[in-house]
Amino acid sequence: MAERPQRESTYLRLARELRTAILRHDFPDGVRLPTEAELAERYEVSRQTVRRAFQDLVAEGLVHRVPGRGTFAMPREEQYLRQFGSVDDLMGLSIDTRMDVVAPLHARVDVDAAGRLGLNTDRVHKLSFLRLHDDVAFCHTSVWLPPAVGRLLDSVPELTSPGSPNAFTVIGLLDQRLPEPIAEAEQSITVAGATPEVAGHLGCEPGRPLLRIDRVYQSAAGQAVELAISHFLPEHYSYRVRLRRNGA
Amino acid sequence: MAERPQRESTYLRLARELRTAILRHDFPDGVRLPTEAELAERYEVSRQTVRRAFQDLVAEGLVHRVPGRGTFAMPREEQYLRQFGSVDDLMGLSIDTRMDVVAPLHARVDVDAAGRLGLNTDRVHKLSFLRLHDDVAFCHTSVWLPPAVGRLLDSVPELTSPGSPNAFTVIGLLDQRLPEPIAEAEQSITVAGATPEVAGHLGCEPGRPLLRIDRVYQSAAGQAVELAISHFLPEHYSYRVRLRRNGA
DNA sequence: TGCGCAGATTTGTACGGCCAAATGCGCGAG
DNA sequence: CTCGCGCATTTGGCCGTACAAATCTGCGCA
Repeated sequence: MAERPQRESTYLRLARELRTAILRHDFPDGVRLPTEAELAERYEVSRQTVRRAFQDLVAEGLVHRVPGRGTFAMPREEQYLRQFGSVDDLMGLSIDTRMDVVAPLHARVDVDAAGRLGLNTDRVHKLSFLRLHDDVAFCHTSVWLPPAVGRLLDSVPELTSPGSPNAFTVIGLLDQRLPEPIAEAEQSITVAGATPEVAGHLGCEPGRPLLRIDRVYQSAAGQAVELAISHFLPEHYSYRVRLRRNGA
Repeated sequence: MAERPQRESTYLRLARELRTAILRHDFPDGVRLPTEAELAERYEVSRQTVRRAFQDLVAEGLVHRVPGRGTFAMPREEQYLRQFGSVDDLMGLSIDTRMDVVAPLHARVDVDAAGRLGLNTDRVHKLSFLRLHDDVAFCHTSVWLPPAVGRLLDSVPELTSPGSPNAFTVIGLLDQRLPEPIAEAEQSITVAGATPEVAGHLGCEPGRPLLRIDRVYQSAAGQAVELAISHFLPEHYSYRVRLRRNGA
């Protein structure tokens, strides 16, 4: 039933290795990355394969290429773009935040969340946590999972009891444990008043307007695997993205 | 001084023609686009060139490819993604909106706007308009331009007097008239209270929380050419994006 | 010294070919 | 009639080559 991931193609592997090197900050500002020819020889692949990998990294906004000069990592502060999981992942990477579980993983009945996940039951698993920066809470997130997905996280002690470190994200854990990788997310951004629960955790009055980001993550098969609703204090966070021109 | 665009590469031309055909809705839901082989023969190019064009369209979220089956246009409601100018352009395409100029193009002194445009003067050109759906205003937008850019729009009667049709967008006009095309935009989304001016146009109380989207458009040379600040009534609009997975 | 041109380096575009993987269809066996 | 195998179609991946365009370096000449 659960298909293992078949062999990763060469250019995806190359892109992955370069990506981690860049995120590890192996190539500081003015430093040129290895040239296409160098990488082709080192990895024993054709130059076209190297180019294909770089195409992805350019599309992700991680590198910047100049004809005649070379390839350069984008400066740290310009990397917040087009990345999958920008709210969850990039914030953890670029800003010093902590994540505290305030409502551990538990089963419950929630017709609305179940509907948005496309389930035919009304039972879901739920989990809430806070993000803090300098010990100030600025984001409250609740996550709903289909029961089958929630059970994959039962064995993670940090999610089933309050107070956890920041070493991982829910979506990162799911990506490892699901039979299929997570392929897409649909996101909507709007304004919403703080519910009493959220207000209590963020330390603001109920009804206080917050930036609300909803996300539904989907597997490659189109199955919804996670619904996440985050509320941000707008003084402490704004959603930023860089858009690039495609064609004419 | 003003360089004309040199020859457009083959794959960009192919991508552009396919893009307009898709946006013209030439390929309804289940209809397959021409295959790589067909396009290669029809345009007398190699199959790799066709593939390169499709890569861009996939990255833009306009098409969807399935091994063994073919290439299909994304359904209309899924096309709101990754597109440059999603706020301005896509809204006009997908929803039936009207645009009314409420403050025609005029010169003024604005240190803050000039600073965000990276100018060394404090003089800018400004313009404001409303977006309406079923005669209900739901978005107020103010646009600031460097003086040299603003002068390019002096000759557009619809922008220099109140009450205009919806046939174009500011960014579309600039793209035609600037010596260089617009290459990038940086966008930030947050929550802001309605100023008295905005509240008056949107018919709400001042201080009412709104969804605020700021955009700075930049030319290929890195010059900022437009600053746009939009305020939306959150009941009538939410910002939606679809994020796709790049690599692992 | 200072200027400019020739060549080397590096990325961009385009071609051709080859095989793999996924899908859909039809035909034949049972 | 139904199931399943095999073939045709279509996209995915990879290679090798060739030339163009942009940038940088260094040499030679005035």
